[in-house]
Amino acid sequence: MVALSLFFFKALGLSMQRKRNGYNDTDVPTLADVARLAGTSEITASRVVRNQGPIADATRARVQRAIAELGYIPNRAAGSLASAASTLMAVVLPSLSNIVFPDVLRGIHTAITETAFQPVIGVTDYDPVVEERILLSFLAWKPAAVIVAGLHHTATARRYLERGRFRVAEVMDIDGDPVDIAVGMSHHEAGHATGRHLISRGYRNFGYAGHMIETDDRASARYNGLRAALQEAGLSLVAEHRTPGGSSTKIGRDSLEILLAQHPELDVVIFPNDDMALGGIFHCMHAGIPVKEKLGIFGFNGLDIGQALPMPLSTILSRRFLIGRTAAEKLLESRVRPEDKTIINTGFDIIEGETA
Amino acid sequence: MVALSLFFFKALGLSMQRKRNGYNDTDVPTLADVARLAGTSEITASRVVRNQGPIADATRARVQRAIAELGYIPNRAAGSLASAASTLMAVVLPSLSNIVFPDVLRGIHTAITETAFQPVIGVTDYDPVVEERILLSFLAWKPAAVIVAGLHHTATARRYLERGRFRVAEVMDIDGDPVDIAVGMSHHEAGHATGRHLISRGYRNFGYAGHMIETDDRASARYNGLRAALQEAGLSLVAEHRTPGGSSTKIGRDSLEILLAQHPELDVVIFPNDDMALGGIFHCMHAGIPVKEKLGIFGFNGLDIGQALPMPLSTILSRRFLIGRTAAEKLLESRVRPEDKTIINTGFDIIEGETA
DNA sequence: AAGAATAATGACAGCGCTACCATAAAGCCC
DNA sequence: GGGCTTTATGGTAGCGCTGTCATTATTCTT
Repeated sequence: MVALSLFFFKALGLSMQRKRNGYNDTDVPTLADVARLAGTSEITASRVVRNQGPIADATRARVQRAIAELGYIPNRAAGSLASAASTLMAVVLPSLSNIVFPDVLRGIHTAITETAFQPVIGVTDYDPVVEERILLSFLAWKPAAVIVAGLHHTATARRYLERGRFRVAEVMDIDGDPVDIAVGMSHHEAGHATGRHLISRGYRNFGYAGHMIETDDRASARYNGLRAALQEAGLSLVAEHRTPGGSSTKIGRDSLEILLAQHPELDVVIFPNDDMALGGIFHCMHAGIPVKEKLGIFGFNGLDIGQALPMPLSTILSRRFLIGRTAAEKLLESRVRPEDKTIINTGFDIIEGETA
Repeated sequence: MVALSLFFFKALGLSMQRKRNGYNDTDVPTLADVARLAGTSEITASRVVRNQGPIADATRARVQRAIAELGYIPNRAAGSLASAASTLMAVVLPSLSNIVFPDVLRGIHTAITETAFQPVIGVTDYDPVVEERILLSFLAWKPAAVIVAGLHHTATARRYLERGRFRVAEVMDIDGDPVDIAVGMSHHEAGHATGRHLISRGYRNFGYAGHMIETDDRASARYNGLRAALQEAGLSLVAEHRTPGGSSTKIGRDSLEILLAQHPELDVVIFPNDDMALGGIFHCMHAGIPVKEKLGIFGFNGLDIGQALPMPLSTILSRRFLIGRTAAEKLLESRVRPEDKTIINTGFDIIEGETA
């Protein structure tokens, strides 16, 4: 139907106004084309498109018919330029390699799904310099809001975040001074709680099997919190092993094997996240080590897969979906940055599980 | 340093030209500001920014100094409007809930990291209507290229893809007629290969534990391929169980339990993906069923986690990273859509594993 | 040395849309 | 009924950038 109408429209010699300077020689319809077909001014058609201002029902219907007939798609570049603000929400995350950040993303989606906002996603691989680069390239599109992970950024990135005329949510972490809004949990506290929990369970010979991303600030904060808790109890880490690169189940498995080879006296090993802890459990299964009785295993995140294990993983639940949703909701509350900064603690839960 | 210079600049009364119509009352520097400070015309400054056309070294240096001093960020909305094309690459994927699509994304990133392109990511939750909506909202930004998953789209979406003046890559699947480029593998063949492999291993009583996303075309194609292979061997599926909703390890575990309760005679169960197959293995561990000897388990994707298990999962490796990288590379080869469609088969490998 | 090619720069218009202000018509108040 | 608000619509002037074409300086030919 649409195609047919378009055909007649052109066949009747009513073809859309040619673009003037020739380099846009397509027949992509513009708002002017819609207005002409609907018999209104451009600005009225624009109001219908944006559902803004008072429009007579009959006019609205005519414009909407014209839009459908032409297959008109608004040019957001033009709209953004004219109104000095876009409907984009820039989302800059460290990684998409495990479910954690996709969960945050789903939360964001949920919050903005009924609004005009569109998320634009960038991935930094935990590199602050990459974060800065991506951030600047996103700022070139004049986003209405920015969501970034964590409170640590390059000086330049921080400056742009502070000066920009957009809302900013820093998610996951609340240990620090946010630019505008911070939504997340204290990873130091989570590490501390891990330590206290395991001590109360009777574990004494603590090992840590981590990765070597120094820029994974939150894993570092949990590690420090854990050490603090041990120290308060007069204990300390007996051993730790760090594997270069990122985190994965395979690396967790290999790390635990190496760690135990050198330190068979360990009675519990903490991993920076569930993915690696799972690898630890797989190693124990393979090596015939009774998990919990002989060796406790503790993770972080509370992923579904850890809870689907024959023995549910002992870990800490981070509320990732809630963090994403809350951050986006807060950003939508007001277009202008308020005087006061907001810090929202979404907390965490210890999942006792059966592995520690 | 930058901030300091800016301060002096203003203190000396050289403050940037006020915006005329008042609604953009910020001091966000524009190309005109850069040009003024560098003592050139706007268009020359523009050429420096875009690294385009012949520029004298001295001029380039002056302009770059001005850019740094002002903290100038190009307004891509204006650039995109003026040149009728953006540097955006729209990426529309069904899900980010497992590592599969993030792997594709990493491949895309790898291919475009040295170019001016920026990916814009949308998630459809396997809903073609959502896909259409996201696609249209992305087209409003005049992307230079679009990457979508699969070859099935709503009629409207397909029409826009065909008519648009941008390159299109349809990834994951090659069983069908692409708009422009298809990069992926035949999921029907993968399912077929699964069936033949398991038959050759001596399995005869086949079960299938799946989910109920009818719109997961690729899982459906694998299912059909599997059934075809069984039929060719004079066999058929003894039983299948489908759980409503998406796929997860937990669901895989529950599905297998239900399936076995009703059909204890099964000697092998195929899952639509590794996540669910993992759940199947966890059920076996829990229920004390010897995997492979008593019950074969077969997945799809070849995720790391399945290979880190005490007994590596038998599955099919899909080349997700390669698919993403190849698709993006192909898109970069030419800005205009060629006459002929391209289909690139990235193939697959059977990972024999120890579970079937 | 005259002409041709190349390098370097700029003037100008316009991309498609929306903020601002103006206008006209209709309803409302006492 | 005269002023007032409210509803509905339009004219105009940009938003900040880049395509096109023109111009001038410089280098290269033969």
